[in-house]
Amino acid sequence: MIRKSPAILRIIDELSGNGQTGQRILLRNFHKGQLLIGQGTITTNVFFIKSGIVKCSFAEDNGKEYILEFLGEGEVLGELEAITKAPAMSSVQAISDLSVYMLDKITFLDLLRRNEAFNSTILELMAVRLTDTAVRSARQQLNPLEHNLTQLLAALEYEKLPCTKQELADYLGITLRSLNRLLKVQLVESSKTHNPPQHR
Amino acid sequence: MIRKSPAILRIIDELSGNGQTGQRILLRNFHKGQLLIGQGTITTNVFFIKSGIVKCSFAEDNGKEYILEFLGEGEVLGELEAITKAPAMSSVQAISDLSVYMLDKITFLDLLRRNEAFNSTILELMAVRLTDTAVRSARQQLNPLEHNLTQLLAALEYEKLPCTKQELADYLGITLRSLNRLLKVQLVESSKTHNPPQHR
DNA sequence: TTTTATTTGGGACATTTGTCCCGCCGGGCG
DNA sequence: CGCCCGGCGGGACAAATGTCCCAAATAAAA
Repeated sequence: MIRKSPAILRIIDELSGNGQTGQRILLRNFHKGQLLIGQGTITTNVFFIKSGIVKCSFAEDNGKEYILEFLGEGEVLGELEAITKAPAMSSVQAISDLSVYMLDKITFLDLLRRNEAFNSTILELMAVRLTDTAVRSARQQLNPLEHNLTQLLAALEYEKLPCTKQELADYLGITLRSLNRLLKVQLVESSKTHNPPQHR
Repeated sequence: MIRKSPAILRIIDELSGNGQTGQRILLRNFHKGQLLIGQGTITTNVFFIKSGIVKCSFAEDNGKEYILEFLGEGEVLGELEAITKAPAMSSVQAISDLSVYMLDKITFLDLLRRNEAFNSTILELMAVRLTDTAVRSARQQLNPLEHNLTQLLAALEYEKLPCTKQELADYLGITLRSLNRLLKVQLVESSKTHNPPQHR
């Protein structure tokens, strides 16, 4: 549920300590809550997460928002915008303290063109993202029930994921109210199965 | 709504009539209804649509299916599987008679590595797809109403798109029954606005 | 420590969507 | 010609989800 990509982190780690390219890669910190990319704005940088977690979310005019993904170590931010040269499709916000490598679009595109390993790793990362995004989107439409299962899995990671219930709901594409209902059902179900009902 | 990519078609057109690479690019035809890629199977080829339309769909165990996209001229099929080396994430089926360029994964990956223009065009195509997929997914979750608007737009292209109502519904992630309801509302709304109610 | 927000949990009701089912059409075929 | 089958439209009811609202619990600020 939290996407990661150690392969790229290794490459960037190395590049950053490496001659002239390294000088174009800055290390920056953000603290929880800060916005790295604002939906609809023109971006100038590409980021690689060294540590921490961000949420990547899409807001509609009506105030509602949908969380596309949670990204962790090694993940890239702003590549799409660098490649397509379009304004940012979504917002990216730190949900924990964050340490990132930052470079400008030009440098990123240059690396993409000149560094074969970098190119193929990014390509693979995008392929995986595309697959996951599509599958998630499909599942979300098709499974009215399996949500519950997903919930369980989510619950496991929930402890480690520093997000609010509201954010979880946004990720699942439902309202907070619905999430609460589902969670309650989960509880009842599991107590029926495992522990005989306790009085009190 | 029907994704296209003339830029790649140009490149492939050229490549196919071009020395040794050209020999590895076959021209094939499929007719309406034929399956090019089966979800869950290991693929061996990558396709480029020369003409015609396919639907790219994801099926869940429970029999339901979700249509990820409709692809037309110039679009690529099977790239994700070639890049990630995983089994096919979705099925691809011709919904009109089809003419495609076909090459094996190896050749595709080779082109990706050796041909810079090819590489950057595919990269861009994937970036656009990723953006569109994510945005669509988000919109589908966020807009209970705007479906209607989408419907209108869809209706415009509907004539040209050789698909059934059921397929349209699958694309929208709703049941056929719901689609009918929405369409009816559309009709009533528009007749209220434009034409005063006709008696009999 | 008191006060103020934020987060959380849930009742009551309205709306939307799905499920089941039936009837209508139009084309292919014995 | 009558039959069957796939696509289409829609009624009736059930289930899921959203909206509105309020109250307890926590966290943050004063």
